[in-house]
Amino acid sequence: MEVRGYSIGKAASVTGLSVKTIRYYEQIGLIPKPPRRNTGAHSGGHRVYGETDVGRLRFIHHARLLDLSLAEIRELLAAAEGNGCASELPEYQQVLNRHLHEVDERIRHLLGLRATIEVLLSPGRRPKGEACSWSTCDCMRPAN
Amino acid sequence: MEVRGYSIGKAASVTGLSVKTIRYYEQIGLIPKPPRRNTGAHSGGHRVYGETDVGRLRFIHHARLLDLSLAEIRELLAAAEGNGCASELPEYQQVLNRHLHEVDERIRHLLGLRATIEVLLSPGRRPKGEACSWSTCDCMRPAN
DNA sequence: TCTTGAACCTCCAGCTACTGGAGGCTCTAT
DNA sequence: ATAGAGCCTCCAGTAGCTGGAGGTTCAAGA
Repeated sequence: MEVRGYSIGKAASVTGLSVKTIRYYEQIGLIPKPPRRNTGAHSGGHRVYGETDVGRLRFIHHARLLDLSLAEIRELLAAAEGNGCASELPEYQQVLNRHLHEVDERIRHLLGLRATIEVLLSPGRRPKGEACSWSTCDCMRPAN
Repeated sequence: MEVRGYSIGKAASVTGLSVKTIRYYEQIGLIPKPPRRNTGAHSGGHRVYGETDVGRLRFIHHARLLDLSLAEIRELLAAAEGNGCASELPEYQQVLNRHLHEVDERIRHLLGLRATIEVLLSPGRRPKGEACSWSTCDCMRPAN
């Protein structure tokens, strides 16, 4: 049973990604094409992943949970080429730093949105029974 | 100059939407097809929008700024059929209420993300110079 | 060995909400 | 008449997957 190698399903279950997603990552060239077990007549055989592949996939999943883009992840993986795993790279810290600011930006935006919606929901703004018409309505000014 | 009617460019500039976006909304059936000025030989003539159309477009823009989905907007526009503009409808309040919760959810998520990133950026987690390998690295556990 | 059924394979389409571009037509002003 | 701005249609691409059709392969039990 010590046959080193993960089927795509096994790789999926240990990394938290879905089988479909792993195949997609391969398709877009985010991860290298793994060897196949047995090349069939009409289509490829089953993919076989090694520990390195699984480590890479785990990192990708981790980074996706942090909401890094696949482009950012792609760069990190490239930077890690032959340098061990990506999560200890200074590039990773840089990306994370940049990302932190983006997240802050998004939070700020959503807080503004939230405030606007609350105003629109406040009792004073409730419908008065008499509908205004599309052509004259001025109740919706740009929110931002 | 009182020729009631907006070209698509005029409609775009008074509603805040782009020309492309207005055409897109028509294409997906979000707004009705407007009459054309002059049906040319090979293609349609220029679109002519009325006040009602512009009011509707203004509402759509407003709703998009609130980050309502086109599906939600579509329902609101349907509910407003023949009932004046959508922003005074009780349905609008409902959608807004629901949306407020979604926004809260997103904010919560982003705050969690933010905290995770900060931990990853904290001095104690900085790279130690010796890179770990893909196959053994356990530095990235799922963030959530 | 045969069979069954789960897991795998490829390829295609669709989702959201636009945006860019090619290539051509029309309107207005001079 | 002509220039150029603005309009037209159609196609493709963006991000990050996901679902499904239709067919193959693998491992385990009889």
